[in-house]
Amino acid sequence: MSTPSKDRLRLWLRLLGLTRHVDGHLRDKLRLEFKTTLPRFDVMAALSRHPEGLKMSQLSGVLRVSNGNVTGIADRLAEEGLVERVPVPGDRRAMILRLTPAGNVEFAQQATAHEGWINDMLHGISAADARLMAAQLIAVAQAAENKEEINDPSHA
Amino acid sequence: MSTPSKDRLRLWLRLLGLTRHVDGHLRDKLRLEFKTTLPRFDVMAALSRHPEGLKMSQLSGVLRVSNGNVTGIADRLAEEGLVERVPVPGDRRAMILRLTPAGNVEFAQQATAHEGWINDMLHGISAADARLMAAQLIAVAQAAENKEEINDPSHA
DNA sequence: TATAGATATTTTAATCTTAAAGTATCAGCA
DNA sequence: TGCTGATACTTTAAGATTAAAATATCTATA
Repeated sequence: MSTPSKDRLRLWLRLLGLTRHVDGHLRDKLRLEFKTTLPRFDVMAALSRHPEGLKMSQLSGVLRVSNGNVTGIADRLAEEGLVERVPVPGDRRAMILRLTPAGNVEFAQQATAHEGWINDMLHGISAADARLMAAQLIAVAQAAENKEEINDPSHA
Repeated sequence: MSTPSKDRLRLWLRLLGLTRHVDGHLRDKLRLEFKTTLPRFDVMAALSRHPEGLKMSQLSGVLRVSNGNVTGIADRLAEEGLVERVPVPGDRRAMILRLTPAGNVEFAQQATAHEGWINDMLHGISAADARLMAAQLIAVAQAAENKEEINDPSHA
């Protein structure tokens, strides 16, 4: 049987299946080839896009994870000398987290490999199709977010 | 700049973004409306598709998670009387996990709500588009898996 | 039968994750 | 100055997750 609701459920299950598959593969690769994890990679990627560093709260904001979560990951990366906490002049509550030179070197290697793994896994999709699907997904995501605003006007 | 590799990377980031968004929403809903979690829901969903129950190892196989992972979730569900462990006649090592009658009732409600949440979130996609995108994603997933077999023939 | 290797599950140690509570600091105002 | 509420971060408790080690049982075979 096929109803619109079931069709959307099946789409979601496909989406989830593919994402988990790729995600799992990336985690394996990061562990085996760089002895690191996806959350650590995500933190370093965010810092890499902001060479001047990010406050802990900004970091948890862009990564969309909790504050406490970032604390632990930052602790472990700092222990290995890949990131460092810098005091914020004028606000003794805040700390800026930024990549160390060693962290920059390490992340550059990881990012290159990361792009390559994804290119390999998604090689069955042409560049044109990839752009098309990405555009479709943007539309889907926007529809989903609009729907939420209707249900929860607090975001306004 | 746009290279095939970057196009695929961007597609992956979109895919991941949408999936995390929907996934997070589902987790929130399960927690707020049913005081449960997605991993618990996943276990119950798998058992629901197999009314006679599944051995622990079969369950971790179906869900593609580790054995130890299922042990903990099953423990907590069993504590609440939603699932039960049944000995396997003729093999004292193995245990079958199955939904209790209470678990069946509870899951039926969760599954209905779950389908509704997804239908709401993906309402911006027509049923026809949903079927089309699902078909596209199957092709993508197959391409990704074929790629892996080439790199790792052990799966043959 | 004894045992060696395979199989099914649980346990353990580490990381990730969140919500909620706790600590320190800041900013505005009486 | 001293208070109050907000802000920035860390800590805590609980669950999820994995790989690897530990247990228990089974199976085949010498």
